Amino acid sequence: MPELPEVETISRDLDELVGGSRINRVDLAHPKLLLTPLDQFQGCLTGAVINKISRLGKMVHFEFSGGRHLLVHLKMTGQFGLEAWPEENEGRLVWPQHAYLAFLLADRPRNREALIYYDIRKFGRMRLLDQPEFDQYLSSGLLGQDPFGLSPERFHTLITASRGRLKGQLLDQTLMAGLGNIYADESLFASCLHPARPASSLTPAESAELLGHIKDILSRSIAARGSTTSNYQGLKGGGSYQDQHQVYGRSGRKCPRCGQTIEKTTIAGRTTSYCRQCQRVS
DNA sequence: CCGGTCACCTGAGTGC
DNA sequence: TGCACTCAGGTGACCG
Repeated sequence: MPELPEVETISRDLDELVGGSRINRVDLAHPKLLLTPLDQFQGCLTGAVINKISRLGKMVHFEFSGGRHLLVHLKMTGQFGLEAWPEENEGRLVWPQHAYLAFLLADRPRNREALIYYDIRKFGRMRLLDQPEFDQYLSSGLLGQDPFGLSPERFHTLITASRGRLKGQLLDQTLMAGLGNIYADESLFASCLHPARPASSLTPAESAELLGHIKDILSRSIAARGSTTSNYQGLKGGGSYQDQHQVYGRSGRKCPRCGQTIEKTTIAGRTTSYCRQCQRVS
């Protein structure tokens, strides 16, 4: 579930809690989690210092000493926790349920403290890159621009360049990185734009208003520490932005703007909630 | 270049 | 109580 505000919250909490820590040991319980060979992963990170943790699109970005970069995509159910290193039984780690990776942290106030990655559905993936690989990834165009760094003019150029529907374009991470289903629906509702409208039909004024709402909604959600849904839980508990959702997860209820019943349909392959009255096609 | 569908996984919720 | 079923959202692969 984590989209931009949730990943931003997680990254900020992680940076505050474990930034500057040295990793003494790395253990893994789920090989598919890594897109980097395990021996290379352990070799590079054992003894490394976590210099900084930040957000890159929907990914958590760890910067380590030695110019290593770890990109973690939480997908639906990935989570981090700061907990005791797993118990050992006859030389084998006894992993907590859904725990798949552990970094043992050095020089912590509490002994044997670990940063643990959990993932109920095991969709999450992480990849370790060296500096040239990281630079190459940034310039590859695979990762779209961050909404907060986007000008209205640039956004208009990007969003009108393809023939897809608005909703699909907002979810395209190579165009702009960070929006998921929740904030795409919320942004389109705030802008009174129909999710199935051809993206190429937006006027510059409509693009500017949409980008403004995107930034505003993301900012307010970050301030609320994100939206708590069935799966997402931050390191310090869930956020509260779900209380401010206008259409997402509210199908069958009344539109807060006009009173019409909010509809649920599928657009660009995704569940979409919108108000037929407020969000016109043209 | 598109959209549609499925696969990846598991837990929660629903209806019988 | 249990069982079958659907749903959830992020993304990549595949097909038409």
